[in-house]
Amino acid sequence: TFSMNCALNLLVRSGMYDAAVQLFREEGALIPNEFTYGSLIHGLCKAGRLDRARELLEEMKGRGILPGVAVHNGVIKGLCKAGKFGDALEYFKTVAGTRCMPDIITFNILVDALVKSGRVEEAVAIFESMHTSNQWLPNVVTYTTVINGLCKDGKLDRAIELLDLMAGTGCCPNVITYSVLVEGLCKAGRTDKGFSLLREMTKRGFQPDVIMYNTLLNGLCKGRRSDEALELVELMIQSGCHPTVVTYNSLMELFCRSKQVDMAVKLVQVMSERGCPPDVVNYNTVIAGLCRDARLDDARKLLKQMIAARCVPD
RNA sequence: UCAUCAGCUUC
Repeated sequence: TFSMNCALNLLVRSGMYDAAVQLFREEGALIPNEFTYGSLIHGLCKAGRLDRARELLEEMKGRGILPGVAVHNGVIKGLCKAGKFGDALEYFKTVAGTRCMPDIITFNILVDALVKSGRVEEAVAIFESMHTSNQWLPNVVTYTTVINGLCKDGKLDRAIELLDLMAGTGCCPNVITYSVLVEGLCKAGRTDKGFSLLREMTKRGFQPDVIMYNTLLNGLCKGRRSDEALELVELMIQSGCHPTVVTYNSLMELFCRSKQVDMAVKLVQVMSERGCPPDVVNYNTVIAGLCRDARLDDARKLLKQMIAARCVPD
């Protein structure tokens, strides 16, 4: 059963949800447990197959396996992702009525769902009410989620305040917290303030990761600050972070927008040579750049190249 | 020892 669960997790993690369910169905000899169903329900929810997830939920109950809070959280997350926040709340209430108590993750999922649907003040309200409870004190994920919401809502100063407030709660910001805030600053055109946050973070002993670098790089690229952008890429490589498709895409966007589309075209080749094959977004960026410059033949050429490289256009 | 929560790029 343990091995089957591991296999199912692998399939689910690589997006092969149908294969996971199939493997489960064909395996009659092993007794599924709560983890087995948990993985499958999680996978189905991620794939948007909520109906099938509900069926499995009933099936596990029918076999006498009680779904724990992790399984319920998976369902709630799935409902939220499908935009059915009302259903998620209702489900949440029915769960709360049983012996199975919601946990901090349940609340984090709901707060994030509110943020993602633009209902930031409601998210903040839940977040504040969590402070007055003893069992669901906000953790670093909660703080990061709310900071993200405030940034997306254009309330940067409140976001920064919240970061400062964390220090006093014994709940330390991590690299994700910082990069959320750095992204907010960059998007608001305050990339330099983003860099000072990076320094603050480094001082506190955290190493920036690829996403942090990509976030700052994108800020520089959007501001057409080519020299600093290229310097930053140097720095990230020196500190052991390998550029990703996202890194290259920010650079491509920069080149496309600063009359150097040929450089962007060249990057398609460069990145492959460096062991990072371009994805559909990279091709889209450069094709769009060529089209903007009315170089339709080159765009067509690149599209062909993309298909030859087995990258599916969207 | 296995399942559930937050961050980056084009449109």
